[in-house]
Amino acid sequence: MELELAAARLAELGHSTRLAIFRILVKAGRQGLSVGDIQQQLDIPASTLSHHLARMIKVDLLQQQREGRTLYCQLQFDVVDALLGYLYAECCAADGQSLLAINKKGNVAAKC
Amino acid sequence: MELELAAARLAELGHSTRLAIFRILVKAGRQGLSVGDIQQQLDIPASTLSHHLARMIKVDLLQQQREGRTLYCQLQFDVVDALLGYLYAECCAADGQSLLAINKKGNVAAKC
DNA sequence: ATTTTATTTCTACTAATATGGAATTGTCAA
DNA sequence: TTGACAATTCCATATTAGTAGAAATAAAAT
Repeated sequence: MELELAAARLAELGHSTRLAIFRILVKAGRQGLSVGDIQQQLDIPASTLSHHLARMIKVDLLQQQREGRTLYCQLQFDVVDALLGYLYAECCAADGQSLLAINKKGNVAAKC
Repeated sequence: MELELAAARLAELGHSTRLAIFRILVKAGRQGLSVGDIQQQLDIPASTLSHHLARMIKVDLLQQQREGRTLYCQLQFDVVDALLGYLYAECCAADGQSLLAINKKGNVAAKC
């Protein structure tokens, strides 16, 4: 992933409402969640939510799939994966070795 | 790290100039780089760069240290670490197992 | 056909961000 | 103590983002 695209995607995650959406959709897994369910969990106006979803869709962080009159939102896990991979690749470049503790045994990443 | 803070930090990384700064400072490692050196690499006006640095400092992504008339910028690796850790923790929560390939052997994270 | 439900698009408004020239501050050297 | 250098702060301006009510669209149920 090139820098511009990574920045655009990070910017979308860089808003508390959208990061909350991200969080909810990670928990929901591959089948995703309906817009209505997300709205209920966040308790925000439908138009506001719709606006945020549209932004995330525009950078391919998530996709929607209609089933009857319900729209299901699913995270694009491969895109999220690529984004985190990009960040890691950058972080690992320090002096040829990682300056991050996250990859050492015993921490979060190791448990995934 | 709580959601609000994580979002604020992601938002700062979510700008191409600042992500470029981040990248340069990762490569520079712990000793960091002077503002002037960063400016030279990015080729942008000093005031614009200063503005972006100030924003990143505000959310503790980086710090500055004066040495004579030169200001050195250093990434706060522990903060970056915590931020990526937060994202990972969220991502790992899907159905109790990771939906990310990034932690499987053979990819970027594994090489760090 | 009409109503209900789910969600988006339209619209308007306000606030925040990004940019960069000019003036300023801090530090050293002559 | 004046001059040069490093970088910031001040300022104006242009653009983009965020919010949410109202109207519109889509699909199902009656």
